[in-house]
Amino acid sequence: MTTIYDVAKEAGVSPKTVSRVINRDSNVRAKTTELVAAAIKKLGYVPSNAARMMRSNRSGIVGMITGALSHNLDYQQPTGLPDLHIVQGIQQVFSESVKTLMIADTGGAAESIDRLIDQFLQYRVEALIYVADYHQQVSIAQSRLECPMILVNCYDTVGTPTVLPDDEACQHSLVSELIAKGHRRIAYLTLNETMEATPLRLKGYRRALNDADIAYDPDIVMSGNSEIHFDDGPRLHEALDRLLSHSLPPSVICCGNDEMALRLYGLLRSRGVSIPSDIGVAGFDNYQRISETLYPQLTTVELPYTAMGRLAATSLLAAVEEAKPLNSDPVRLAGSTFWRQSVASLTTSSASKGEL
Amino acid sequence: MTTIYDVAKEAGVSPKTVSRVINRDSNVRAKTTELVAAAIKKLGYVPSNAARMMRSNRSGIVGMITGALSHNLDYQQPTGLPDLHIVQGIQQVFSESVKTLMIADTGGAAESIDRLIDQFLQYRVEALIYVADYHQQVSIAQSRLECPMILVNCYDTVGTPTVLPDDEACQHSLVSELIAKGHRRIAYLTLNETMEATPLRLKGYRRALNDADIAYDPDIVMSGNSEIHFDDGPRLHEALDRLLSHSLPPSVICCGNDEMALRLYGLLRSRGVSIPSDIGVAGFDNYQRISETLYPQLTTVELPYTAMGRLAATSLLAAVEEAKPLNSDPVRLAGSTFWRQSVASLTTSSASKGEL
DNA sequence: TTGCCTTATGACATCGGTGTCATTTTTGAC
DNA sequence: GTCAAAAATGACACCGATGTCATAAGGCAA
Repeated sequence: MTTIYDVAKEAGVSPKTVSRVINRDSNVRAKTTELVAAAIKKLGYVPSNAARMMRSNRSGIVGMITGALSHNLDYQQPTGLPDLHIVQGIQQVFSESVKTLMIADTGGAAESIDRLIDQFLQYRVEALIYVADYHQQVSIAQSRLECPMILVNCYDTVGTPTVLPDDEACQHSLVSELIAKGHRRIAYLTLNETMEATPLRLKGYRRALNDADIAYDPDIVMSGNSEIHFDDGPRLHEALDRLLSHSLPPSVICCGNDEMALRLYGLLRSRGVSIPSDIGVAGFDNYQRISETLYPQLTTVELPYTAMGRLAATSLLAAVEEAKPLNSDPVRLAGSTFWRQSVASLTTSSASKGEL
Repeated sequence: MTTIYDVAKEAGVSPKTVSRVINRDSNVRAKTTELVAAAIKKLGYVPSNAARMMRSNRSGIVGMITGALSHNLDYQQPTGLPDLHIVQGIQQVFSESVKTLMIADTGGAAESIDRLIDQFLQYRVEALIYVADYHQQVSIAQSRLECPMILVNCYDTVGTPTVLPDDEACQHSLVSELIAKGHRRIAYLTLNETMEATPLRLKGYRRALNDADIAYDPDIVMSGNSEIHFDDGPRLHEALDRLLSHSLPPSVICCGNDEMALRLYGLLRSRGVSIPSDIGVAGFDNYQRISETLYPQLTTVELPYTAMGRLAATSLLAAVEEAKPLNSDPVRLAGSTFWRQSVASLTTSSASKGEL
């Protein structure tokens, strides 16, 4: 492999001058630059990152740890691969940056994280990103970590900077807008209670009701239990029966995710209840294969996974390059609601709107 | 950051001895090893890969270039993200290897490949992998490449080692087995002719017929044209009409992919033709969300993408570590046929079988 | 204890860049 | 043409490991 010395010799200058040309330092005569450039081209010289890194003590590498590459892709997750979207957002930012993103996959094994961090430390990464596959609490040993680290889609108890989806704001925004459309009886079929998102979204739902002085009615809020490994059919069936037979039945039903909405469509159809004229349905996740395929198309909320990735990457790069400290409070990012035909407006004034 | 010198001082030995301990060299007294290990632990020492790499001139890094991380995940590709499966296979092999896999994503822009290779060269990668998103011909400038390189899911004209899906063998195996089940009139709705796979699979189809002394009938072979951006409805509709109205109608129809089979199911149902009693249907890709969801479940072929990734990674590692040269002829990997209820056996003897 | 062989350890140079500082060349005003 | 200031270039050490070779320590027989 040719070195900077070979180039220097070829160009008839000192290695230091070649270094200057490579790094576009000022104070190099145009003629010298040409000479060196020609030599570099002739010899096919590529500088060694290792040598460069040694002297400057800056690796230019940021490490990312995720399980996104080892998901089972064949059976689609109900939430639609959030971490892969986050990784894409991060990737986008780094492709326009001078830093190199080094990806390490856990293979689904949380215990491999330590080993991966160790490997990253050997490469002297300037920063670390950890991307979780769903909104959760994590605990990552960072005793020896001297570099900034950011968590995405998860948080810990020691105040590591983190970027989270704003489940509460999303649900709040959806429900508020439903209220603006004239709905007063808004049922809510939640996700499994064990998920971090469930109480947050419920909070958003209740806050929206509260904002509009609508009393919270626990009778029309229940778990739709969409955890994939269980047979939720009976559960959802029963929940729907209770809602429909209520003395004050809801005019719209919010679902914990789009998959639940999909199943709800089927149940409603089999009961002869039509959407949205008899009852409205709203989903969560904007899982397009469902939301845009259903008839009528599903009104739903999209969590900003790609944007979360972009934000995390951008803040981290700023922290590294401009020594801006990372925000130690969790940063929450709200998503967008996609208004489609599954929800009717009960007021005469506002017709269906596009993206909010 | 602590260095090997700090550790040496702490342990009261020379840096070289510390190096020996780290690298598990022989001829170090047990007591000395303990001493050094304690110092390493106390100081939290992590060796610098850069320095190590400089001296040994071996980076321990293998570079992978792919577009798998930048696909639009929301609209599922008809072929089901082959490159992501390949990447997973590669990833699996590397997670058990001492080499580090460095992933670079093209962001869907082929012109970024050169830049990425350049970056990899700076890291002095010991080998390169290029993963294409569908079976295709590529042309990658490798003028300055001194390290082995392997292509996956693609090939070039200069004989770069490559791992390909064996489309021909897969189709051949499927059709042969159909024949074994008593089918003689086997229609084939191919993919778009512009795809590399189409002529290969057709070859496999014809070879299977030929093996069984069945004449090839062009009347029952036509394009089902499943390219996603076109509205193939009319095309498929018309193709099916021609098949069904043929004087010698087929007893089974092979489709270019599972998505086409899915649409065929709909068309057949609307015509009152039942599967598999009136006519059998076979797909391609084993895109599980389709093949296992349809009723009756779809008999289809799965291309071995994960295995291709594993094979490519394994061969490449062998090439690097044991200086085994890579096979310069394309390596083709056959997949498996999944026999499900969409195809009836016309013979009395053989009942439906499991995986082949 | 001596001498010889094996084992364990250390001194030193080196990998390929770049930071620091010295030196040379150029520029431009007089 | 002279000279000071600015610009361009080079000499040299250094980053943190490890390979090479020399040397010290330990083991064992005589």
